Amino acid sequence: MAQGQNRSEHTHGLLFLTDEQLRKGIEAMFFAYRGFTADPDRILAEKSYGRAHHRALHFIQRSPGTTVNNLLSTLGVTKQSLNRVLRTLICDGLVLNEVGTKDKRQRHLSLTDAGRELEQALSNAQRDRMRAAYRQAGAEAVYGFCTVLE
Amino acid sequence: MAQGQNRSEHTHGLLFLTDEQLRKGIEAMFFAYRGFTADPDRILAEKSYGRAHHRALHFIQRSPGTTVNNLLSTLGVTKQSLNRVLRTLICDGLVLNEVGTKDKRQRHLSLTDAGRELEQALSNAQRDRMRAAYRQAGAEAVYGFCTVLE
DNA sequence: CTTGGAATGTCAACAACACTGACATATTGT
DNA sequence: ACAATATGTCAGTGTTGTTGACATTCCAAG
Repeated sequence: MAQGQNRSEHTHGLLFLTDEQLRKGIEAMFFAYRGFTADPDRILAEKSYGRAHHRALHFIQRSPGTTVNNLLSTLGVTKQSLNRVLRTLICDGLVLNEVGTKDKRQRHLSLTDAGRELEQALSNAQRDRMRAAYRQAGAEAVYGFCTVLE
Repeated sequence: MAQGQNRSEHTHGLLFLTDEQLRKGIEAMFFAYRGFTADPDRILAEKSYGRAHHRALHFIQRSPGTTVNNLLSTLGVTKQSLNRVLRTLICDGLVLNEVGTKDKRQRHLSLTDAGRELEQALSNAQRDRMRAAYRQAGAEAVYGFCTVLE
């Protein structure tokens, strides 16, 4: 695997991080996140939406019919915070809010055609960067890096 | 024919990203950033600081004596926004603000001992995660992934 | 020396998005 | 009948970003 590359020592499954490496990583993370969200942010700004709307659209797209509570625990925000975002998306006709058939307390969320369209546009805006990242680092590396940081 | 496209396609330097892969990447990025900032956020919250303070401390640590304008372009925020953060850090004795000797308009920023101490504590809080990411994905992958996303 | 412009700081107002706390409503399960 | 659950809403607060306007200080060119 890794012979003595740079200063990182994989030798015994141990790895020594110099202050320099650590801080470079922190910086990289900051710049990466900013760059990664820059493109969709521009699209969202035109519609006076924000990242919170993007996140909601994304996770509703990922699991259509999900409940509000599910979304809450996924996003890790308060219901008041989510509700504000969700309300505008529902009013604007991007998200459907349907009363549950089995449990009528629950509201099942899904994207409308317009919602899917916007979500797709936002994803596509990130596609180039993500593709470049995959090409540069490899899919496994991207996943490995990200899942570890979670 | 369609056989090799299940995973990423490195074959000709081209890479096809499925919608699934793309969206997984977007999610990973979201969770990664949140996880990555969670530990320092806890420390910052105790002192009623936020991420903006952390970023300022980090970049001042990185280049002591930097000017406000330098910091502004690095962070990519407005001077009003930075000023608010900087003021509290200076008042709290974490950052030194010295008038330039050559150009007295410029203010040169550096960390005090207390500033260095806090910055170190924040970095250390991220060290474990960053180390795990390095070990998992490799240093080149981390850098490659991040620099590309910038 | 005067003047223009650059660098910096400050005030005020505003928006996005997170938080807490309190409370209302409908529904479900015991 | 009653407690718990799922959701929604109102009101207030804090951090961090934004604009716009304006003052100050200083360098440099005319």
